[in-house]
Amino acid sequence: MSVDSAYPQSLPCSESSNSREPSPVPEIYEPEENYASLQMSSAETLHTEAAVSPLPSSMDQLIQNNPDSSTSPSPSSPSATPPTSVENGTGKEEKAQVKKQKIRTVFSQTQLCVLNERFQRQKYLSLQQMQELSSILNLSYKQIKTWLQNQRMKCKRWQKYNWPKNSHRVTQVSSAMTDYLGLSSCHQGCLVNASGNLSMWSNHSWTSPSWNYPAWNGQTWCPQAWNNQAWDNQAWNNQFLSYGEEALQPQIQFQQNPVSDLEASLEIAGETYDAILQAPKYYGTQQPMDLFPDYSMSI
DNA sequence: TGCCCTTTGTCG
DNA sequence: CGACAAAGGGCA
Repeated sequence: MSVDSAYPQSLPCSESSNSREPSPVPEIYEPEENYASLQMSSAETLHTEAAVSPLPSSMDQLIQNNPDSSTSPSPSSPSATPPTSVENGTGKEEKAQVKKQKIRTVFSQTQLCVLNERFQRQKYLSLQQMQELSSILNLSYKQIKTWLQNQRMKCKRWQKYNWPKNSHRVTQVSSAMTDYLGLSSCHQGCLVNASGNLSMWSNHSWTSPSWNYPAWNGQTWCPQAWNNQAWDNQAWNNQFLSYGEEALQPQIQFQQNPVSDLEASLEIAGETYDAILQAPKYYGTQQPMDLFPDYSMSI
C-alpha cells in the first residue's frame, strides 16, 4: 500500500504547488530573456500553452512567462533598485546593479516533472526541442538550457560520487543509476493529456532502501560531498558520455508508462519520438553504447 | 556557438 | 547550510 515515503518534500507534483506565489513579475534582468510573467495563473497558463504551443521561432527572444515557477524577488527585495530596464547613462552600472540582483527561479513541480521526465530520456536536447519544451513549460529557452546543463552536472557529480565508493555494490549502484536515468520511472511523474492538463502521479514503487536518492524530484538527491570536490574531468567525461544521452531513449520505453502521456503532450507540441530519436546537436552520434558500461559485472 | 565547469547569489 | 538557478570564464 502506498509505501512511498522517500520524499521529504515530495509534493505530488500537483501543479504549481510551489510555496511561493506567482511572484509579481520579476522585473528585468537579461535583455535576452524576458522573464516577465504575465501573471497568468501559472498552471492555467501552462495548460493553454501546452495545448497551443505557439512554438517560438526566434530563440533569442523566447519570451516566456513564468508560470508557476515562482520567481520570487523576495519580499525584502528592495524594489528600490528596480532596474526598469530603461535607464540612461551608465549602462554598465546598471548592469552591475541588475547583475547584483540575481533572481533564483524556483521551478514548479509541474515543470520539474516534465523536465525530469525529459531529461531522463534525453540529456541533450536540440535547440528546437528546447524551444518546444520551453513553450510547453512556459519557461525561457535559456532556462531550459540552464536547467539541462545543471542536471548534467548533477548527473556527473552523482556518478562521480557514487561510483568509486559503491563500486562494490554494483547491483545497487546500477539500480540506483537506473532510477537516476529514469529507466524504472521516477517517483513522481506527470501526465499530460491532450488537453494540456498535467496531472501527477506519485505512487512509484521503487524501494531502494539505502539508495533512495530523492534525485528526480527536482530537489536534493545527494550528500554534500561535492562542494569542494575536484573531479578529474577527463576520465569522467568518458564514462559519462558513454552511458548517456539518447542511447537510452529507444530502450527506455518505460515499464509503466508515465511518460507516454507526456509524450503525447509533447507530440502536440510537435515533439515526437522521432524528434527525440533524432540526433541532437551534440553528441548526436547514435552509438549503441551501453547504458551502463557493465557495472553489473564488476562485482 | 554552445558546452563544461566553477562561482555567485537566492531560497528553503 | 545545502540545494539550486543562473552568471562567468574557458575551451573546441
